[in-house]
Amino acid sequence: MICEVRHVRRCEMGRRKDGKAKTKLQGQALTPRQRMVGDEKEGSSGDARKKSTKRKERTKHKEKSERAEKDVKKAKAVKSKSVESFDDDVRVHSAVLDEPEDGNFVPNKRGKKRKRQEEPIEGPSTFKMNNLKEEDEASSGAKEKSRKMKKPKEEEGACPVTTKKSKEEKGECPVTTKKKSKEEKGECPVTTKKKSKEEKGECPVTTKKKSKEEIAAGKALKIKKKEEEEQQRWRWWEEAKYEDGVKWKFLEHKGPHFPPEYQPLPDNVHFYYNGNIVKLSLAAEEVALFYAQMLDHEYTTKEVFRNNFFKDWRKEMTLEERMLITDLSKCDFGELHAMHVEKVEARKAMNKEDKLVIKEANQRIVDEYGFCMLDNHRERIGNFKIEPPGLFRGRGEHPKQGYLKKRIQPEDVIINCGKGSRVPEPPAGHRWKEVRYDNTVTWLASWTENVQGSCKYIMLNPSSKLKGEKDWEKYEVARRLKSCVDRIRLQYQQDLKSKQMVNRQRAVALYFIDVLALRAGNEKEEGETADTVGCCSLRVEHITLYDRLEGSDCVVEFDFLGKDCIRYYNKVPVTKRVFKNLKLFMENKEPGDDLFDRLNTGLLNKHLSSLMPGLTAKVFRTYNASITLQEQLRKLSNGTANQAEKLLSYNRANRAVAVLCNHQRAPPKTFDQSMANLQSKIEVRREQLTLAKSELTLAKKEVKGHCSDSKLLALVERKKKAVQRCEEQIMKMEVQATDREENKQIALGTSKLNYLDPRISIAWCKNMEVPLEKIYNKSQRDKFAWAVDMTQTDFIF
DNA sequence: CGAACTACTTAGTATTGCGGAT
DNA sequence: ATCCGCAATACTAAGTAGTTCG
Repeated sequence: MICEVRHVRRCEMGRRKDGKAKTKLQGQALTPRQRMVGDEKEGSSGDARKKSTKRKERTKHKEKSERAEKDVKKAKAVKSKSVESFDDDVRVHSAVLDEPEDGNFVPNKRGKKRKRQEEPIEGPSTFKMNNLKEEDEASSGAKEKSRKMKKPKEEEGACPVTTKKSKEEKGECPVTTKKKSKEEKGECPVTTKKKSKEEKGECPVTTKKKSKEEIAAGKALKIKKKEEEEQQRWRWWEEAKYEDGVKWKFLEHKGPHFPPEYQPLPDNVHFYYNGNIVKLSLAAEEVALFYAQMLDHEYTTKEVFRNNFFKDWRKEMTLEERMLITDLSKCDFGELHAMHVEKVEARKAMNKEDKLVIKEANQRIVDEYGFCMLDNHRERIGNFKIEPPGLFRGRGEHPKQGYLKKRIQPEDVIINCGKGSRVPEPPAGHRWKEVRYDNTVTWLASWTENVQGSCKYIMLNPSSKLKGEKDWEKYEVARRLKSCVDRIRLQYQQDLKSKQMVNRQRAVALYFIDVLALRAGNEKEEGETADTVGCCSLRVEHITLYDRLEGSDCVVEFDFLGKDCIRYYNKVPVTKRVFKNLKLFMENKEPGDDLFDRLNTGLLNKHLSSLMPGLTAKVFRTYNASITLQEQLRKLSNGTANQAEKLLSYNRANRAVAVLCNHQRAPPKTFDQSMANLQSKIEVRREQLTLAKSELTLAKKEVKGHCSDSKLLALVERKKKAVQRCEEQIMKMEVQATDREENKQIALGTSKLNYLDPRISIAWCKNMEVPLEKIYNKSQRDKFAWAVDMTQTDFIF
């Protein structure tokens, strides 16, 4: 069935020109989270147009040899048009739009960086079900609802209320009070393996055999460790900030950790070509193994992936090998794959001691490379490991998937550290590409990755000062937006009537960003990445206008792939003015043309920062997410509920945000199973409850007969307790089931980690008397230590 | 000015490993 | 003791946005 659907869709896509057929079909048959699954023939990108000379690295893989002539023609056409329209644009800036609604204005069609994807023709139908999600009304309905919830524009107009308290809250001008001098001088002796699982101090009930003392001792130890850790914590938020641009004064680290060298295959594992054993050179063998290891993965069924891999693999081969191996389908990686599977199994089946040995070895690596000294404090590094080589796993229909991601050598790595610090030693026999001493950046090491030509950095852990400070600042900017968002909204409502096209487009885009929490939508280089869009890069084909739909007027249907190729699908009623403008923007355009042809993120952000210092498009997402959480918590939570219910309402508030921000996940593979398990558990409990109840009545009866036999009375009490316990447990499980079901394809983590001001959650926990551990795990508490420390019950975002 | 370059945040998925159930 | 389910963590791709360069 799915295949059928897919087939149909392909056909439709084949004539995507009209835009409509495609969109409609997607809306019906595909799921909200549909990744563009596709068809890789011809690398899916047919357009020769390259707007500019790209970086050298970037051109490397650009052998788009076979290109349909018509595409070239089309590209040329577009190009010339774009030149034309540029002039036009200049004029129009000052041009007057007298009757724009009547369509006097002819929108130009500037070809931006992106280019139309070549239409899929056919391909292996390896449609992975579990990447799909059923499109259900419920979910889009929920989205709309959540949208409405935060719509009330002037409702929270009373924002100034916040200012009162927030003053000292934010401690904008942190006094330099060095309270904690403790570790200050102690130089942080490299002790404290903070690996401790003190996490849940509540349940010391590990092994029953342990004596009471042992348990107590363990508990005490944990508490002590916790305290120690707390004392060690750098309370940077109480210190003065550095002058502009300076990120640190002293930085010392051991450099990145490199992955182990490649281990050649054992002699009994063979690669076959065309049925014959072929002993590959080391380099070619390593790359072959990368592929063999992925054989179970859907990637290896994709044409683009296979072609890209093969192309890059052949580059690693010796001349001889290259002559011989010319067809991927004649390659047999079976034994390599089997060896890999075996290894994985063996690792799983390892006994405890061996596992411990490995664990300890890993720990030693962490101890050595995982920390740095930054301004007298020992900070955790986030990713201290150089990314190992492998095959590039781009998301969605990425044109570069399958290319070889090369092994990084010390000679590729730039080290950044403090002047006067001990410069990290390169691995024996090697040297660094460069050592620099730049304290205006936060990275410790960087290298250029070969597939996309972009930079990779080694940076600190989220719990570090450098990250925390930035995070705090982010939420403060969002809170500032709160106090002027009404003005800004008023302004863009006005701009919807502007005589200048660019202003109208900006206003509509801003409306989307504000109301729907869309991302900004930077331009992307065509053919270099999957075809995804954000607000400013929306194309005509991504929206459909309905004068009337499902009981609402002026409905816009969005259907596009956003970041990470996550589908955004939503039907939203908009104001008449926005609707009219959209119609105007779409006039005389092809489906593949930009909706906001006069706008880009730079322009938009420039405008925004003129309205409020520090304001950019993404601040709206932060602001709307946090304010939604706050509102929802207020609405949903009930101080008299029990803990499970309170947590459910928290999760629901969190969920409203995740829906708003379109944070999705693949439903866990075991979802249905585990749901069923939970249900059957509930059933069992129910039976127990019935039983307990009848026992209780029986006991009561007996009491009545024998007046007050103390034994019987005790029995009744016991039975009562049992009934109660059962009820509680059932309730708890039911709440859990609800929560899990609602969470099936929603990811809460992203918003919790990146969009929700932690102080809202912390204040809520305090007010609701819910332990913070129920909301934030250990690393989240570390990340938000600044907020945990400073937040009082009266915090208002 | 726009493209390129750089730095840093945000994102979903894969892997790990813990604790409870058996 | 082992298995299993899930939460936590690791990983790295893919965004945003500021700065520099031609």
